[in-house]
Amino acid sequence: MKILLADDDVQILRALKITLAAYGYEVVAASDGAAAVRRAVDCHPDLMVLDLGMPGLSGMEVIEAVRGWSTMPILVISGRSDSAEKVRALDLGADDYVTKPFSAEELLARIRALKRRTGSAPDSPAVLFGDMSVDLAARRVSRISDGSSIRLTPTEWHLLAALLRSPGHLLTQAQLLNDVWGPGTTDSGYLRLYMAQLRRKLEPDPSHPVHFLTEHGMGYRFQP
Amino acid sequence: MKILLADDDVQILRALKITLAAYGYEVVAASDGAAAVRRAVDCHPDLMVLDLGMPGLSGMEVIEAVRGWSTMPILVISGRSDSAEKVRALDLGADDYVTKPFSAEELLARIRALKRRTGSAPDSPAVLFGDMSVDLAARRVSRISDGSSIRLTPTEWHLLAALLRSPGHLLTQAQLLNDVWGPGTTDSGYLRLYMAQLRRKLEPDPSHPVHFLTEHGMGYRFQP
DNA sequence: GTCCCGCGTTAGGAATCCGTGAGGATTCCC
DNA sequence: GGGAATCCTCACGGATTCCTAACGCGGGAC
Repeated sequence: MKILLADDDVQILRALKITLAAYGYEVVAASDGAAAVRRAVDCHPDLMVLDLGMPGLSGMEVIEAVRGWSTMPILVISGRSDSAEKVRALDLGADDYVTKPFSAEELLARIRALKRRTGSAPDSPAVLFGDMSVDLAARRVSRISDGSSIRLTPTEWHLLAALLRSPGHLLTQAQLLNDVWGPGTTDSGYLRLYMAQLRRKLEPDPSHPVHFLTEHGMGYRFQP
Repeated sequence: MKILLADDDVQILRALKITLAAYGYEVVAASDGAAAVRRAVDCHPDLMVLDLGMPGLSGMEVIEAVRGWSTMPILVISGRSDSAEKVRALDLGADDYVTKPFSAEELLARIRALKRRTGSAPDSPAVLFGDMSVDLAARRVSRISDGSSIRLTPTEWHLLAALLRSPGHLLTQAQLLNDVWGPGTTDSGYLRLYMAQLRRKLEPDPSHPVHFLTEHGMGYRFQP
């Protein structure tokens, strides 16, 4: 669990870093807005703790910038307790807002709450479509009607996970190749192959797919 | 969006109910812990706003009971601001903790934040015009009235994206050719062709376009 | 009013992309 | 060392998409 900690007050930064580290979190620190955004891009943290009162890029701008490409939970700390500031930060995409002074225990509890909420799939850990139930955490896919489980090879599983990660979204071949076979993969010969495998195992009628759709010339789309 | 509101203070209960209703939420009220749990089971609310200081079943017990079978977001309000109480509520499964006094705006903003985080569909921003809804992130265009999705070819999609990028602005043919077919393209034969395709698929009456307008001798304009 | 250029529309061939099958290479387990 | 499973390469038919060319129509300039 990696946490990005952004605060311009070096004392607070240091204290929080020690506290978080003591609870087993890996901490990446930033002391101004621009650095925070840069670290968010580079380090892919699982959560962000952000002080609003920073020089350079303001905290609000950091929220906006990060929300442009990430859905990671953002916990805001601020010295200001007026309602308008809270509303603005939350509506820009922050997940929680704590006013100073606050106790370390409270911060930790709020981090746990956010982690719990965003860690596993929100409503049910299983993704359902048609007669299929896919449990991403347990790496198990089973037929709902009779409970029989279906065997997937590692590559098939990676491809399925990549598709299920963005239901309804179109994924280009480049994106899928990147997710499944690693960056720099260009050949799309085997993508078609494994898509056919997935359909054979998961579609009610593999010759007329309804969940794993292909968009000619663009990519593939998973439709629950 | 249905909200279960649990508070023993009838004044606050009434005030919050009016406020939430004014913002379009459907409100189910309960004035003690046992009733709150019962209502949670019966009404299947999408979110719960819970006052900790209730007679009968305590707020903490309500959290525990509800968390036994539901993952609905729980927002706790409380008169007590001590850290231990917050930690306990959050660790029992609450998602947020607000101390009295608080403003209605803050509560609403926190509800929106929770809704956004737990909403099954992280609704990406869509461009709306006429009966059409274009989701740029998902690469999907669908009819609002019946939800049916419309198939676009890659070139059609690129052209649509180029037009939607500057709503209301005039785009010269040179600009569109640059965006869609790459720099250095000069022939305008196929631009007319694909514009006609777009209109056929997206305009209510393709022969009398209202959203994809032609400016004779200049270029094209997208009008939402 | 007439001419000319620009725009909308249609049709058809060329190029590209996708689905599928067979077969060889590699890895893993027994 | 043998066998099975998995992964990748290659080739082919079918479907979709892209582009070229040609024909009317209408608006604007003179």
